[in-house]
Amino acid sequence: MVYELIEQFNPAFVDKNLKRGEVIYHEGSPPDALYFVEDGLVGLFHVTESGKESFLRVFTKGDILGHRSYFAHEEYHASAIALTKTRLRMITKEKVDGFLQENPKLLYKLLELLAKDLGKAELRMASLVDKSANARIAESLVCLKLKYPNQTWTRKEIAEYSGSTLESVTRLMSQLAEEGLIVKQGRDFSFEDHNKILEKFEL
Amino acid sequence: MVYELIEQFNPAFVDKNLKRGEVIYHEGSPPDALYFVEDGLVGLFHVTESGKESFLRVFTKGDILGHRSYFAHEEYHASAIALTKTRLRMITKEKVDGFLQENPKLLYKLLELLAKDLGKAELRMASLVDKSANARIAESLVCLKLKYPNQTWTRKEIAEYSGSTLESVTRLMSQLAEEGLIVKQGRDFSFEDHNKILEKFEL
DNA sequence: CGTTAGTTTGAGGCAGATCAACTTTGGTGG
DNA sequence: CCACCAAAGTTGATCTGCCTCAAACTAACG
Repeated sequence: MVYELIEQFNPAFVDKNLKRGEVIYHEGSPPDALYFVEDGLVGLFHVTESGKESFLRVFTKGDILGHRSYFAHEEYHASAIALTKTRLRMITKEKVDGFLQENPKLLYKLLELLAKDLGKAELRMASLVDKSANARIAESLVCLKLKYPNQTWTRKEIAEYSGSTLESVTRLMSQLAEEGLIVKQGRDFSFEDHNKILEKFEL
Repeated sequence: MVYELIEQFNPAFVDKNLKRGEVIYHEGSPPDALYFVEDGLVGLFHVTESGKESFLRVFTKGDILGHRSYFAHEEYHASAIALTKTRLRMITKEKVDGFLQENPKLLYKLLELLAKDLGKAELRMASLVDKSANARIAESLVCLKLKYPNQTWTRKEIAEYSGSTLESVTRLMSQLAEEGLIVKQGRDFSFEDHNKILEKFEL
């Protein structure tokens, strides 16, 4: 985990406590700091000109955020928003520079992170063209729930993650519930065998 | 340019000459080396299970390729294929490790590269959901031709770059030609004012 | 409990993918 | 240099996935 590599240095962290919906940084603003998730869940969202939101990435305990813009020397291309009550540690840009120099191991870890995320993003891009909306929704349902079982994802979040719409998510979930592949529990849902769901769409 | 940073080290490069269509590395195989484009053009293509191709990235003179898989410790997620007669230099994995250690400047450059490409990929992903096929095609037409004016892009390549189909590309190009926004010249095309094309789709 | 954010279901429409048949281009080898 | 032909491009017709709009319902939190 990246965080462990940084923690050793015990740099001047600033703690931040956020509740669901609070913004960590805004799309379009210049990167000021790096953030580490101590606890909770953070989502990265891009809003297009026409107002459509894309749910790009999820960050959880131990993850770093803000690093992409930092290393690209670009403004944030998306907003980071707390998905639950979240505890963060922040370290300012200036202070980062110093100890990055002396920690090549960390640089390699960050390279690995960005390289993996680039791979994921490009494969997701390909699947947007290739797979049906329902297949992508099913995949997102399984992926989000398996990785973050405690989170009650909204239909909107699932839609934005899968590149579809809220209504299509609802429709598919109703169908899957009818077929017994998922169980709806209030706004939340669960499943026993995620493979059955994936098989249905040849995933 | 990354290449300049590596060249100083004058490591044991192996030269490779390729003609259009030749494969540099295959999707799915483990990364064996890093490559540098001395001259020519290289495309990175991913093929989905169902057989659909995505045109992910273009590499030109001075660019590095193979680095994503190398740093992610993953198999290649796409195939690199020469788009023109191309001259490459290759350096094996083992030899890379050594001089990366002694060149932190290079690490930063590679971080910047991957960070920028990740940003691009995620914005492209968002635009696949948001924009119409014609808007994406128009954008690709302009982008590919402005950056690589000497290349005669096939309709198929433009389609795979924009996440559309060969037929839709043809149709849009015919329409744009009729409106005088582009000029078709054999299989190639050109334009005087790319802004007019983009404006047409509110880009 | 009231209010708001989130969810469900239906009906309708169209962008653009797919399939098919035909034409053109430009490289190459005789 | 020209004829040939495979690869690339064009155009039309069809069909459907899923987005959009609308309206009514329900969970969950203060």
